[in-house]
Amino acid sequence: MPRRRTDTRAEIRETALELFAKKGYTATSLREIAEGLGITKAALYYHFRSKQDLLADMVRPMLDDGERTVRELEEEPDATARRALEAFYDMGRRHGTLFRAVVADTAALGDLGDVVPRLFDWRERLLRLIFGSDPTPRQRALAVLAIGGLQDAAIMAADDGGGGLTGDGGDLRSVVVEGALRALDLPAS
Amino acid sequence: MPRRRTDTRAEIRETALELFAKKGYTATSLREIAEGLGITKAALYYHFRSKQDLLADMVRPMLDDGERTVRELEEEPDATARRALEAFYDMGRRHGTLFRAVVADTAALGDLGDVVPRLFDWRERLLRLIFGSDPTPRQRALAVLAIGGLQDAAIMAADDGGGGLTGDGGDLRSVVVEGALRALDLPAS
DNA sequence: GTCTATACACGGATAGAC
DNA sequence: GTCTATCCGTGTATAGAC
Repeated sequence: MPRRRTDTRAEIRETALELFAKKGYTATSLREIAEGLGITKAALYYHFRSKQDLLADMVRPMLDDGERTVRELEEEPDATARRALEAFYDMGRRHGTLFRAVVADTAALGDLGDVVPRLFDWRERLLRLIFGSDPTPRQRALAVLAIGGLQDAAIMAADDGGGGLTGDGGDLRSVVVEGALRALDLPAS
Repeated sequence: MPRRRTDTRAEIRETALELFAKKGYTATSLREIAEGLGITKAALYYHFRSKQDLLADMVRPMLDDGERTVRELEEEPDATARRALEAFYDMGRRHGTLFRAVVADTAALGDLGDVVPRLFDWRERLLRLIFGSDPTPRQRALAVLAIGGLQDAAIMAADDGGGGLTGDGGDLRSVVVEGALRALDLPAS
């Protein structure tokens, strides 16, 4: 019965994610991950060819999701800036824990090849979606402010479960998306 | 003449900063730093008790600067929100390279004790300076957006030398500070 | 197909010679 | 103030048990 096969891989990813989020990628040893699962370090090497490979495998869904999100926005003919910012925020929230771990150890991700370029690419394409194909330098600067801030807000929201920050009636997402729109000097559309 | 003593320490810090900024803190080995200076790994351990100690020493000026900046703002009786955001942005720019290295490897800084709490403390005190002693959840969320974005903008500006982004006449600082003020729903005061 | 045993190179760190 | 020698932990890799 090959049932347990993918199971183990998933369990490894889970345990690894917890540890990566808590202590960062580089600071987490394979021995720790293995011990958390009751197997040995070397067993991990059956499932993943390297530590980086494990990370890449964990990051892939997020990368695919982001790619899909941006592409869908581009194909939507009358996508508003608000829609774009909301989609970006939601994407950040969906992968909150991983996103945090990733941002907390950008250096390690440099080795991983295309992750950081990919993040920059999304930013660039969001920028074009919002401001058209030839944004002014001022618009570029505001986009850094807005998208960077939104990313922070999404991570923080994911961390704290989504409650807390806005109180009972408040909707954190719209508060923060509208803030970003104001920063970009755009109407709340 | 004990002239060369502090000199070597400074040279180590310089070389280390370059490498940390380029490859991140954890990814940089002491051997690399030593080789860049023509000495051995062990020699470093005469000047710094540990790798963390080296990092702490490099980070201290930034920490002191930030602490001083926030305290001065608090003592200024009629400090505007704009002043506060400008001061924060300038602080980020002054320590651009280090700031980047620090943010790129937050995980490593967790071990370093009070750096991350300190950053949060600044955020909190800026928040109180801008919105008074009892900010609403909405204001908290917007502050995360604005301050996080401003931090990104400052890092990016420091990276790229300050030119580029705004073109000839534009002043990146005021563009981005005014964007943050709008995000916070405050007049450009 | 799944895991253990084992070896190796490299990283941080220390002790002691010069 | 710097070096050599050495220690232990960690990522990596392979051979082989079941």
